[in-house]
Amino acid sequence: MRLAFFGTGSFALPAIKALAGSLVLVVTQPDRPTGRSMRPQPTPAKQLAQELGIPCESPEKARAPEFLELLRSLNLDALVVASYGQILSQAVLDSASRGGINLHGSILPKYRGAAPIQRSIEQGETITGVTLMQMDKGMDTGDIIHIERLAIRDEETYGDLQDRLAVIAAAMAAEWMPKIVLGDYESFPQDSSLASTAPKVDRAESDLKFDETATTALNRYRAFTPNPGVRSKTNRGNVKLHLLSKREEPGVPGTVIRTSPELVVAYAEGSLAWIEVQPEGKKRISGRDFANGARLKAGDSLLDEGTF
RNA sequence: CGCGGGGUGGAGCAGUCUGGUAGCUCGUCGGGCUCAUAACCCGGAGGUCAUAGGUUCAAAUCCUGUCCCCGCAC
Repeated sequence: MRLAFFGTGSFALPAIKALAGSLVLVVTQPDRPTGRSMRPQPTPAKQLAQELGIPCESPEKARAPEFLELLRSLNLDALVVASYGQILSQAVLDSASRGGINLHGSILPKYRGAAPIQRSIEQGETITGVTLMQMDKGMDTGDIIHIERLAIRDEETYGDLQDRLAVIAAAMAAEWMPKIVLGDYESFPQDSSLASTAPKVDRAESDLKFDETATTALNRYRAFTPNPGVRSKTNRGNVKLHLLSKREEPGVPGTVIRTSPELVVAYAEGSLAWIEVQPEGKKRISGRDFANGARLKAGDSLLDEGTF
């Protein structure tokens, strides 16, 4: 097998490892400046490719003529794509004899798009999965080859779920790519009438409000943790919420229900334990420590100027 | 040189503007109360206030340098 792997984020890593022996090339996004220092950092996929000694390319645009030439010259059986971050044109897909095979982190046709895992959690889904799909020029609209299902755990976060899905995706790739290369597989069109989309996460969505239900807030926390994370605006400053858990004690939204043995804050329906938090400019601390420092007592409000 | 916050007993903070006997909540140790407790009461230990230098009768507090941590933007 001669395969090229198009991937960027950590979702792709187990699959890259699983296919390493057959990979002629790893294609990833260009290094982007990141962090406080703004130094360009290689993507997780690029780092792994370098460790494994696999050639790595990071074209600004995958459809660029020079890059297309390179792909064609490699005489590829297929392109394997997982969390790459660019739409692949038909010309790119056609550069390999079996085209592009995508590993997608949802049960298609639901949650087509950039952030299927996050959106599944945000919507409170309890079942998700990985779809193996023959790519076409649309966004996650290609024919389905195989689906593997997985139950989402009770308070599971995006990071944890992605790790588990990535392992499944890797196993699927290892099992199916040999068959696909031989042409020994079937595929079925998606029922587009059941389709939904999973747009990428916008930072503006990452503020939790006290007038949301505890369940809604918790699901968004789970969907956006660890990246980009969620925060809450309070009268003690902006606080990043690293670890939350649902509690049932009712209370006036935005007020502290108790601070011992853990900090519990009331939402519209139910409440959330703020188990681990991070005030702006500070380190991660327990909700208990936060309450100590902020001198919070049961009944105190966290609302900043009365707004949620 | 992208913007900004911070380093004070084991933990989280206040005190810094307006220099002058180190404070709050939690934890910890001892004692008490209680059927019991993460509850309550009493008492104790524990801090060269990141670091180097300067100003001053006097510096956590003012000035300068250095190290370290973090948030935002990306």
